[in-house]
Amino acid sequence: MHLISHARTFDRPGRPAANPDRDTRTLLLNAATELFAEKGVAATTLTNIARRAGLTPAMVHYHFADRDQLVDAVVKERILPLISYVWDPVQPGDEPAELVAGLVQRLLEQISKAPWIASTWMREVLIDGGLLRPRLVKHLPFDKLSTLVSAIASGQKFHTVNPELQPQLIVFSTLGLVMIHMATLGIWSEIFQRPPLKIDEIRRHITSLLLHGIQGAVSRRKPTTHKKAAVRRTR
Amino acid sequence: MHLISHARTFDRPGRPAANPDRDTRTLLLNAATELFAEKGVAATTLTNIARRAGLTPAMVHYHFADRDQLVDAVVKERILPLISYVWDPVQPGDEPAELVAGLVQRLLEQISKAPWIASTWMREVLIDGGLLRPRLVKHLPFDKLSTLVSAIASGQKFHTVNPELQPQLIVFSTLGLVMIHMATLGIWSEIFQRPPLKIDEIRRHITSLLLHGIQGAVSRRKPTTHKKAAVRRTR
Amino acid sequence: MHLISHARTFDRPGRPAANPDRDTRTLLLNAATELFAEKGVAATTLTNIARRAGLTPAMVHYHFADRDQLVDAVVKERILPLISYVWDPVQPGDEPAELVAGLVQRLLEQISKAPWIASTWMREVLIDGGLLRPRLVKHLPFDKLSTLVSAIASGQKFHTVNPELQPQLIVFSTLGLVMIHMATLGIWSEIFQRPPLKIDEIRRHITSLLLHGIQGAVSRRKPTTHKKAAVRRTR
Amino acid sequence: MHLISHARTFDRPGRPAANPDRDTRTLLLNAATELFAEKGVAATTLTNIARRAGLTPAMVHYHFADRDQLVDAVVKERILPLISYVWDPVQPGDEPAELVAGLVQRLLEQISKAPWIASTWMREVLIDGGLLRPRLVKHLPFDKLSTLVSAIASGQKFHTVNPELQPQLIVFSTLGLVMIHMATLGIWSEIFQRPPLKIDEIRRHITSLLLHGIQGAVSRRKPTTHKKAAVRRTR
DNA sequence: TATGAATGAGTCTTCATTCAT
DNA sequence: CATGAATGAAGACTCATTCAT
Repeated sequence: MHLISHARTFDRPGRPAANPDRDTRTLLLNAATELFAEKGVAATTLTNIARRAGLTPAMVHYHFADRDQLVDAVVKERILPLISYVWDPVQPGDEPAELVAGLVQRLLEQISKAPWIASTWMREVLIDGGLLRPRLVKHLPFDKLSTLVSAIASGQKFHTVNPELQPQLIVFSTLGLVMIHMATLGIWSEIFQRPPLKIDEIRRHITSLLLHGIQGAVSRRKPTTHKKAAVRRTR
Repeated sequence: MHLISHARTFDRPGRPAANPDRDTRTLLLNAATELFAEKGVAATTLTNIARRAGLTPAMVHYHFADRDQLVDAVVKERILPLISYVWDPVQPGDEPAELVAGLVQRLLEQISKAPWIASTWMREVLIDGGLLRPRLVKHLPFDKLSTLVSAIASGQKFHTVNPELQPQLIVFSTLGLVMIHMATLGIWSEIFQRPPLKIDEIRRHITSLLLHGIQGAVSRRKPTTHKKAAVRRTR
Repeated sequence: MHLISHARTFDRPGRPAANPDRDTRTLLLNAATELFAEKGVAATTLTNIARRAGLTPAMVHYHFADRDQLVDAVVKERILPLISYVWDPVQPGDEPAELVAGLVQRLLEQISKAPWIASTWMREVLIDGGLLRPRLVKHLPFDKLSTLVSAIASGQKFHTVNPELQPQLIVFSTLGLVMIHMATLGIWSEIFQRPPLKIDEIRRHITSLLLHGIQGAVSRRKPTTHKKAAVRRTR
Repeated sequence: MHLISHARTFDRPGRPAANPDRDTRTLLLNAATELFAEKGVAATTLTNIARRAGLTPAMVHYHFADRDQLVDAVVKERILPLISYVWDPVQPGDEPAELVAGLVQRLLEQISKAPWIASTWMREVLIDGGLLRPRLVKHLPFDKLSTLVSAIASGQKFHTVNPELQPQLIVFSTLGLVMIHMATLGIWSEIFQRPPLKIDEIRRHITSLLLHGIQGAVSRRKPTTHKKAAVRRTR
């Protein structure tokens, strides 16, 4: 996926060795990404973004022509690569528990590096009316989603997956649970007056909830193997 | 109709639809509530709201003085009652599964009547940075939340609840799973090219996932009773 | 032509007796019309217009939504009525001299009432690249233009019109001569250091030039009658 | 090409076309001249000009310091030479018809080589409010204008020129007729749905119209000589 | 109640201009 | 020579808000 190439700014030819991370375009993209996560796309003005990047609003237009293309750049250069990273490893033939645990693992890994992901995905992609969704839908990994859905459905046929579940909802249950917990760290702390939980505690919570939920009350022999393996891998 | 007044012939709401059943204040509140769910609070202008209500922007100020108070009214008159309805029945002493199943049940019941709830709660309350959260936090039912958390923690002590869970995260897991699935009905249909699932199918999915997840792999005797009961109740 | 009706703002019902000429919308339209003539459409900002009308730029948007619609309003409410007034009396069967003299007469009559016409027509309609032309072409009185062209061509057939002329150019020669002289009153005064000529002197100049030019060196009997008549009429 | 620099990939002029024949200053001046004719001075941005020349906006400042001086350069290097060419041959003692026919001839000769002249002269010089006029007035050939005016006035005294004309208007009638017809070639084609007329057809039309108009209905002996001569010369 | 008119502040965008390289 | 980066000022447009009626 060459979409990630924008992030690989090292070894740039014919240009003074300016720190690529301080590239003004990158600064703006970072600022936009952060602010979209903090306040939402609609509530973020170009002036907000420029100020956060320590630049003038006119610079936003210099690098992105207009608001629309800035938003597009965030989608293409920041969000699509994540989707690839998270979904690419999904392969037909994998066990449901393994698939889900893997998704949770990779999502949390990325979110802990880039905390903006959770809010933005939740608010601007998943929830109906999200402003980034229209720009994203055509790039969703439909084949990978199908792989997951099929694995669940097939697990149900073989009685290794909770038959009460809707296979197609598992995608949203999985992404949703991760995103929700990561996007609500703030209110969690506020309500419970505690320092935020560690990522590992959160992952254990989510993984355990999901895997036991997916396994359901089915016969406790063979499947356990798979589950244990998956759970172990994600710890 | 004035013969001459060309002003605002574009995008002007025409005469109010003069709905005798609903007073204008309610019309505006409804319009605001819908639009906040559809596009988010930040993206909704007072003109949007007035137009949807078939009224003029000036009427918004007549009834609510300013934008801030309109938003407040939505919170106080539309959201707080829901919180009460959903959380009031939570009582100390209830079984975790019962509590969770009850919350899911009542939430879905309300959301199926007022579909705006899911998007708005998710976007504007739960997710960090939500514009309604600051207006809401002080009215959250902290005691009820504690009741749920305690029930889980106590269940873990008695080995009837999955020990890998974080009791305090269960609140978000529960609300989150419900909200997520209801707030993503649109993208679900879009991705899977199907008519939306029935509420009952969704409830069964969520409840089963949550209850089995909460129960975890603990000894399969006593607790089963509770779970079954709760599940049965919610069907 | 109901396009003129906007100018007839008297007897307006259900509205305080505010002087219709002071109608803010009219003020803005007047200001725009004047400034378009003085500086050209491209060089006129909405702020210019608002200031000249003694209003704020926001009022322009209140009454016209956007720049485009303001320009359209100028075209529809100020220019199209003029075209009608000038061209409507043109009837098949009229003598060329009569037609031309009539056009000159009516044009000058209108321009002397509304001096902006000349500059604006010249700069924004006639000259290639004029910004109002695209909005106007579809409303041009093609049938009337044809009537004039046919009259000239037919005059050439009967040797009453200068055979060296291109009938289709006569339209531009006529409009052009009038417009040019009226649109250059400023530079005329500047160059010759004199107070502007009287309209009647200008009309006599133009009419005589055109009619003798159209008549050419053709036989001096019958046609003279017509020409004399036409010339006399326009004095 | 820098691998990374995304900036201005939109609407960037690419590499200059590296035309070895023309230095960049000339390229810019040409571009400016063309665009001024096509859209008018006010509507032409420096970026427009640079793009048309295949250069960057910064180059405009390199060669002309600022917009004002670029416009001045167009006036001095492109327009003033034309004025000289057209007016220099005007000599006291020439016959009016000869003078006028000569002017028409030379103007058309220049315009057919450089079609931008007509629009720009009309829009930016002749018409009141033209943006180039203030830069030009002081360089106008006042003596030559007087020569023409005197010739007409004297012709009227000797009854060889139409007495109904205003001598001082003849300048504008002449320039105006030529410019108008050349600046409206576009709308002419559009209205009459025909390929543009040939320059010679246009010249014959203008010359004949003007000379017969100037001659008027005066006695048909001596003057005819002059006219015929002049007309002949312009064919 | 209800509205149309009006506005100041702010947002997005363009543009001429500057400057280091 | 030539360019890319950067900016202040201004233009078009939106929006919450006010007010007289």
